[in-house]
Amino acid sequence: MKILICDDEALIRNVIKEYLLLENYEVLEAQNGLEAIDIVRDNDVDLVVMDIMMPKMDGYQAVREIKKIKDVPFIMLSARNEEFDKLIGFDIGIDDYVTKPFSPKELIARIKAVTKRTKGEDATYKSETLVLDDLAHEVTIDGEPVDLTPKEYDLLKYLMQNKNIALSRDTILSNIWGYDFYGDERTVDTHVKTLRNNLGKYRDVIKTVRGMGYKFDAKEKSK
Amino acid sequence: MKILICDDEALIRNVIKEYLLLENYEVLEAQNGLEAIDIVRDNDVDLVVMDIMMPKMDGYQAVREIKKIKDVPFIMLSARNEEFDKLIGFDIGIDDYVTKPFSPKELIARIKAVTKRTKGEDATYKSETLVLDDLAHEVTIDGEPVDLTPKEYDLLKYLMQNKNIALSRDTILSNIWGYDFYGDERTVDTHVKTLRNNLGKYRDVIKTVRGMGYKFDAKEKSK
DNA sequence: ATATATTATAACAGATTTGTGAAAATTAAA
DNA sequence: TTTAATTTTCACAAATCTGTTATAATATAT
Repeated sequence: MKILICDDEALIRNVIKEYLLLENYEVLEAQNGLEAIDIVRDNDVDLVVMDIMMPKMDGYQAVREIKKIKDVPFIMLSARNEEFDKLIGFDIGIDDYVTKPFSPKELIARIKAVTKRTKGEDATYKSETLVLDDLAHEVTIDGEPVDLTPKEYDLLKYLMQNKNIALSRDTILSNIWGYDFYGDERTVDTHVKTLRNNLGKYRDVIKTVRGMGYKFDAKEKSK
Repeated sequence: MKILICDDEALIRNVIKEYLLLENYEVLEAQNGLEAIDIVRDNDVDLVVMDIMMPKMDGYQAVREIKKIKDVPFIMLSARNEEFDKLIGFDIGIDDYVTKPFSPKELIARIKAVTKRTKGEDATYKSETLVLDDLAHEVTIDGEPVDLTPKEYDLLKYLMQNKNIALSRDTILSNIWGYDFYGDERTVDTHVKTLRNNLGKYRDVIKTVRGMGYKFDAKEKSK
């Protein structure tokens, strides 16, 4: 279980880190929002503990950016003053918050609560799903319709029909564009790009197979 | 859907309130058990979130009193210590409990679960009042008849018979105009246009599926 | 580490699709 | 027959989508 701690104060990071290590969590650290984004992108982070007041990019902005990349739970750290009210009004998925000064024990308790909840156990609420309803000609993520162009839709459908099978650009082109398409192979790349962007947190289901092409990865989690 | 939050800490009340408002619940607040009793007496409260440790009258007592007045579901808040054990033994109708520290998201999830359970599914649906009575051969919106031409009527009927299914212009033409219609496909567009205009506030139930055709969208919500 | 191959992204002109109004054609009614 | 209502076609504008190019980022091999 990997926890990312994002705070500009090394002292705070260290305290939290020590407690987490005692509980057998793996710990990653970031000094600011930008670093946090990179770390989330490159690692399978299970939860982020994030300070609000930080240089370069504040916590709110960082959460927004990270949510675009991955659906990972957040616990926010904030001072007990006006920051707090702002936090409340901040409607994107924050799982919990802790106001400074906080006791390490309390923070750990909350981290445990959140990880337990998101990791299944009593996961009666969230059903995370990417669904392509071909009859309705509609793609939904967690029930919310996703706006895809016709080509994006066709591409996703074709990739999903061939789950876990690596498909060359050539194969993709002849199946979706037709055998008589004589355009650039890079065209596929562009559509993969736009499709990924529209899939939001599911952007990673389309894996690049270097030297080969692309595939829809039905397995959850990886790396 | 009205939720009463009963807790002596304004901070906690505010946090819960903000999250609930985001989910379109109505929120009432009480600072202690006595206030809660009055509020339940005077309002159509659908659920009570109640802290156990409170001045004047504790949560247990308040639940007992309120149960005498009205059978309303409860979710209790309690600290993770000995209070918790007491709660377990407390057998009058408590629907759920959440131990502090709790994450707002978790509490909301439980509130949703309880309200869904007690109210049944349809509570959130608004009454769909677009009706096509095929026997009467009449379409009404909120009981008021809508004036449709024969083709418009046929088109609407066909789309409604195929709710949530994307239909190509070609399919529509051969089903309504007949397989032997050799006219312009765009004829469909024109009839969709006039039909939409006649459907007034329901014009959006007919969705354009770009590159494909049209569909009748039975789902609520759209933004 | 550097060079090379491969993939990702942004930008944009051109192509396609759809919405719409209006005219023409057809059908039904008076 | 004349008139009105309905249906169909058409054309243009607006909206949206597509493929290409150029450039950046990344992975792999030397």
